Amino acid sequence: MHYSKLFIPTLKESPADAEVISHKLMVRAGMIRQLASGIYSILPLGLRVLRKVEQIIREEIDQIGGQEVFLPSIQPAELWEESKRWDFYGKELLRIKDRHNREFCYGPTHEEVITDIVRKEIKSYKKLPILLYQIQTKFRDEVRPRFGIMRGREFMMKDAYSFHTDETDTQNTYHQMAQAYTNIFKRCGLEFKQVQADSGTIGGSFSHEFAVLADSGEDEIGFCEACGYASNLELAESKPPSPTAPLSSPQSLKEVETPGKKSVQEVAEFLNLPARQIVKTILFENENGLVAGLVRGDHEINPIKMKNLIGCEWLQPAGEEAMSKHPGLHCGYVGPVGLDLPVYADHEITALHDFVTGANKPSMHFTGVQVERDLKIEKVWDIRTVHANDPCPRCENGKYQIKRGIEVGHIFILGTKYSSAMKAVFLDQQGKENAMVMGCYGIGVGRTAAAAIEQNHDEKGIVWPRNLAPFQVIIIPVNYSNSDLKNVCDNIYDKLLEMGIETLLDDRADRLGGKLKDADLIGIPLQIIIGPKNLAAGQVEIKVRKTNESELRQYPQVIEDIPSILKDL
RNA sequence: CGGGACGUAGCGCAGCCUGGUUAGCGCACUUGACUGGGGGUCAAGGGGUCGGAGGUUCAAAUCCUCUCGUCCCGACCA
Repeated sequence: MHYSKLFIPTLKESPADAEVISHKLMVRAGMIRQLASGIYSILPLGLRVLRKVEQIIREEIDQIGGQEVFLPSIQPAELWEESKRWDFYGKELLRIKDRHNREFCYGPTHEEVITDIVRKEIKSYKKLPILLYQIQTKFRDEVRPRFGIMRGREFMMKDAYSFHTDETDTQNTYHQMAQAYTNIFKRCGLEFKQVQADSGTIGGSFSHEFAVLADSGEDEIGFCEACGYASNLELAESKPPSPTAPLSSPQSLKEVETPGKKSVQEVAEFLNLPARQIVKTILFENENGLVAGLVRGDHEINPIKMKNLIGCEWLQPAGEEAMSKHPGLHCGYVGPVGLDLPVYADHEITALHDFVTGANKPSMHFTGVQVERDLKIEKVWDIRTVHANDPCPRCENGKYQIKRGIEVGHIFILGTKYSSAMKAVFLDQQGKENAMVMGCYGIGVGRTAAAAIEQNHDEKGIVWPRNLAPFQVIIIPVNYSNSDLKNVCDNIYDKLLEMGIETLLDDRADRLGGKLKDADLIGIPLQIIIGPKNLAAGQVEIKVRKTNESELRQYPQVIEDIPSILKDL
């Protein structure tokens, strides 16, 4: 490709509305332009990169038996009503009406559509399992889109869906998929972790996320270097405390005045105790009313763990309104002693003695509280969020590290949630009707490209991992209007193309400096710089973008060397 | 949805507080000349409903009201 013919509108300055580096660089490199909040046009250079990601995905998913389909972006409301998600999905679902006033949505995901296809066409166990996937744009009306195409409203996504006769078979595909994802992200040149994850509103029994480690990530990942355990912090398990012997002479329960002291810190200072001797009581409401959770004063309760433990439809922090309906609750002085609500306690609580809780009276706390003697607990479980350096739950001496991550892929076992709701059933060998067991597996294509930039850039611009680079080589003549230089450039260009190497020839009339700046910015892995001085000695300069190292090579021998040079990048 | 900020040429910004000829600057763009190994120099140009509507005023980019858009923090979320 000749640079002068390519539409690559590069910018010297970063756009004012870009925050993270990948967003800035994608705009500066002329890969994307914003049309509206969270909605981007992909320009030629950006598209070449997205196509690379897509192609890697296709090869790996095809490898495990996936079949690509292309699905409608506009989906009828009826389908979403069947799965009960028309109401449940909320405002993120962009709803539209056609000229007949029929309701549709712009697809944020395609479980309904794919399940509809499969239920209509597949009736027998003989046709299962089946793995279908699509690579298309989807739309989620995010509350707050940000970070360029990393969290857009319209975004390119690969979604795969599998249908099985039973859970075991689903797990097989799930594990194959996990391996395929590992291959994909390795080939993309990313440093990532496969982490245990919450299944969120998609629903289902268990799931893993693939997280690219980067400071700009929106997720927090807890992991143990020693044994490799890794989990989204939302789910990261805490190690149960080792049992402690009961005290020979426990303190007795005592009410003390704590005037105006509401927070753990205030109470701890006032009573001159460490925060870990205070027990926090946090109230939530769900479809059945209020529930209480107990965690140590120096810990934070984890609502997702709470919700999973209780097994309720929804759970949210109790508002003032809900609290005021229940007598005896005073903000800042809530405690579990004598509380007539279901109480769930973090397992660390069981290792405490002589601790402090609210007394359910204004400005009063209990001291000398004992779990066994004073509390009535529904269930003791792991309901706190882990901290860095907490002991690893899976090995002896490991400790948690916490880093931020970008969620580029997510795989779920859905079970029969959608197949039951939408009657996707098959006949088994006994002629008995069963709901299909499903899995679903997503990869954010644009987000993967953005994550690659987050991990691979320097002050000059993008440094593409070789497999994602829009071109492998860029030829930069000092002056393309010089016929000697032009001949050499053209020759190298033609030969590289013959070898199947994607090559960009910067034929622009610009000065060298500008061309080099652009080449650095758009991040082509290998630059071949051709100038009159070196050429007089029969040499051209090759420069590796990543290391910034350059060396002189004999022309035309250099042409033969390029493939092996590229291989090492 | 709560809090904060911004909107002036393609991009980045100044001017606004304290209203007053023709609204500036850098980059980019056009033409010409010189130049030619890391965004070169000189000269001459083109490009603006100052986001929109309404109001105050003799006079509004500037003050007021409303509105639209965009970004940030939070809540939310695959």
